[in-house]
Amino acid sequence: MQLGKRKLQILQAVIDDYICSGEPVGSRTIAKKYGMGISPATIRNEMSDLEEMGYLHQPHTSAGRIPSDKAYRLYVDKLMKIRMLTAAEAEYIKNIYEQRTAEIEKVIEQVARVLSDITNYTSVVLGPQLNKVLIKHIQLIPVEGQYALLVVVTSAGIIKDTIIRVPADIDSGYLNRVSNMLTEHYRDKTFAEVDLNSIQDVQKEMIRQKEFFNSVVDALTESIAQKEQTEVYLGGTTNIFNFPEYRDIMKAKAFLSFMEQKNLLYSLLSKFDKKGVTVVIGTENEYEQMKECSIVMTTYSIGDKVLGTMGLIGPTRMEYSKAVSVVRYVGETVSKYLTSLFEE
Amino acid sequence: MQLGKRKLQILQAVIDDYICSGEPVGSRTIAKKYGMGISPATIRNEMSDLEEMGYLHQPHTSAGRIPSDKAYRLYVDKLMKIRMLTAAEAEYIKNIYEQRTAEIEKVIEQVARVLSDITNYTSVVLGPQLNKVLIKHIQLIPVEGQYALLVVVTSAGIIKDTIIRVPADIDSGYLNRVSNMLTEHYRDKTFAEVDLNSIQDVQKEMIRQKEFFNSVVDALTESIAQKEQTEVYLGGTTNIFNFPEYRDIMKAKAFLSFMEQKNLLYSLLSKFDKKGVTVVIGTENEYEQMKECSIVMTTYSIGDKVLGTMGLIGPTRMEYSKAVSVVRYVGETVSKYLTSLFEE
DNA sequence: TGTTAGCACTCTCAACCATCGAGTGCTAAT
DNA sequence: ATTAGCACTCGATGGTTGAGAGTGCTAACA
Repeated sequence: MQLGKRKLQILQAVIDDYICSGEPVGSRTIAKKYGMGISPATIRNEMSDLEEMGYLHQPHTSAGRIPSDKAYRLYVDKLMKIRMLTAAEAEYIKNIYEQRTAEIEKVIEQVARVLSDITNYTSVVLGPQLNKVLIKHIQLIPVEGQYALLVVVTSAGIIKDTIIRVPADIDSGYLNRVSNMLTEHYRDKTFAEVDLNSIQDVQKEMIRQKEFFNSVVDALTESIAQKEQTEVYLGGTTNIFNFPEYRDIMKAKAFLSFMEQKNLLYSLLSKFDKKGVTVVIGTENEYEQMKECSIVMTTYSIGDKVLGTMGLIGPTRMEYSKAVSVVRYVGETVSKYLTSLFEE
Repeated sequence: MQLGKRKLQILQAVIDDYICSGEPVGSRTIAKKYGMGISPATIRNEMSDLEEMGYLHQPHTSAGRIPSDKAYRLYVDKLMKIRMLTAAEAEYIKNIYEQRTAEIEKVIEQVARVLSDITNYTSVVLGPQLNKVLIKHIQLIPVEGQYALLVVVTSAGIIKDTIIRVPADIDSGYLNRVSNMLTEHYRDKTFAEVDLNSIQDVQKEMIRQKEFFNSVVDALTESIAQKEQTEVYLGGTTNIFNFPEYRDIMKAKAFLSFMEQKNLLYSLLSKFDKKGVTVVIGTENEYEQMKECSIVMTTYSIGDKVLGTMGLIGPTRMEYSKAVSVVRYVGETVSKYLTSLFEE
């Protein structure tokens, strides 16, 4: 069977209506609201065809139709008209950059908040992934007692700080020399390149305090391992309650529990790192708990280095056109902002 | 009317039963389960008295009784037997300290997780409050381009880092000198003592780069203002779904929305800073949204300086004896651990 | 006088049933 | 090919009913 023009029109009408109402859509409704000069009976025939083709289904015999994931896929790829942002939305998004903070984590936090505020969906943003950035500076700072703070500054302005123990007989001059040496050695390398071999080289020069030096290396490698698991920022998790399909307490619980598991969210989002906006619909998703949700996401970057991922999660009947346009806009402007901050 | 011994026994039985069942308790139940050689009829009479005195109430005429907040108060203050931690619980709590991390935020994060895991309630932990700690070291670290990182190390091992702009003509030697000067000036002072007057003093010595120096001062004072609002760590927010009284979607939503508002949680917890465990029951609470919840909380400290607050939030019929013992134990051991780390 | 058995009464809850309405599929007419 | 008409299905709604849990009251009892 062919997907003729009229079938497409009807399909679009069903999707549009279902997205905003959440109720199964009947032939009469289509005829009345989206009337295109054909009677309900004709629409019924077409809908019956669409059902056979897998684009619609009925929750029970005497109910209207609901779009399938396949229908949403078609909708997102072909039917949907990309919607412009309203002036108010663009204005609201600008807030992110007006604080002019140079701390990338703060920016990301704002992004999560703004995304969920504007769309009323749940937002997820992955913090910058360390393996993509360059080391710019390494510094050991003495702290009260026998501790020192290991600070690594990167091209993305990210700071990883770890506290390490320092032998009593080491003075701050020595710490400075170590810092300079490390900086010289690892400047403009990625964390992935901080391997043990190159560390051996440095180590030769530092036999004097071998034990201490080892602990610095430990802290450095550990800090890499730890940051492999990036921070996950959430926004508007309780927005899910706005959707009638989550009136069911068990569903709401499943959703929120999933959102609490940061590692799942991480692996969910981190797997898509191509530019542009990616939409994952319902069962296309590999996690059982997300089979009734869709994700609209994009990446953000500094220059052309992809740093992380941001996205919106909502029911499959989400307003894709709004979600896509907002996500795209925020992704692009954040990238621009971060690039202007850290790349000159 | 007097609260005789038998009335107390009955009251305790009602509370115990209601805490674990969540269902109104009838006279028969009491007679059977907690049988103290009296008949249901007698118990009914006593319960009627207890109701008159405000300790019990009935949701409707032909239902069992439910303890009032006043009853819980009495229970917590007088009736409750403090329960010992089980070996497994104590073992589980030890996990917090075994990573031997010296980063206080990491410890706090663990505390939130462990508290909610053990008790199945929602845990809230306020991060360390900066106004209680002493400045130990201030350092400006050059970053790629025209930025520097302002790091403040305190007696609690807390690091506040802010990125500030640096004029192009400033070299790292100069940054070091500024750092040393600031450190010398503010060492062992609290953030509250970093007032503008004393900054004027320093400023005199730094006329050379007045503009730059101002931005450092700005960052410092701003970092104080910002950290006034401490981080709030949450654990087990979805545990609330385990309680039948939160089957109602609106209640669950109200609860979770409240938990999303970190500033409310902050003002809720930060107001109690006396040592020992504090229990706030239902309507004793000043926030409308918390009127059906109880909070069990304590403080944690380094030495005798109180740093922050940790607590458990659950329905008023929470297992106070368990909550109190766990919170007390965790609070004490965390304080010990932090003290051993940072105070010598 | 305090305690208890007995009983009538109240109230909730779950099950049941009838009804309503939205929506369909089919058929026959256009 | 389209459409009007109609019988049919199924979920939602609302009212009724009976069971069960629990009470308060009264009268008998130790």
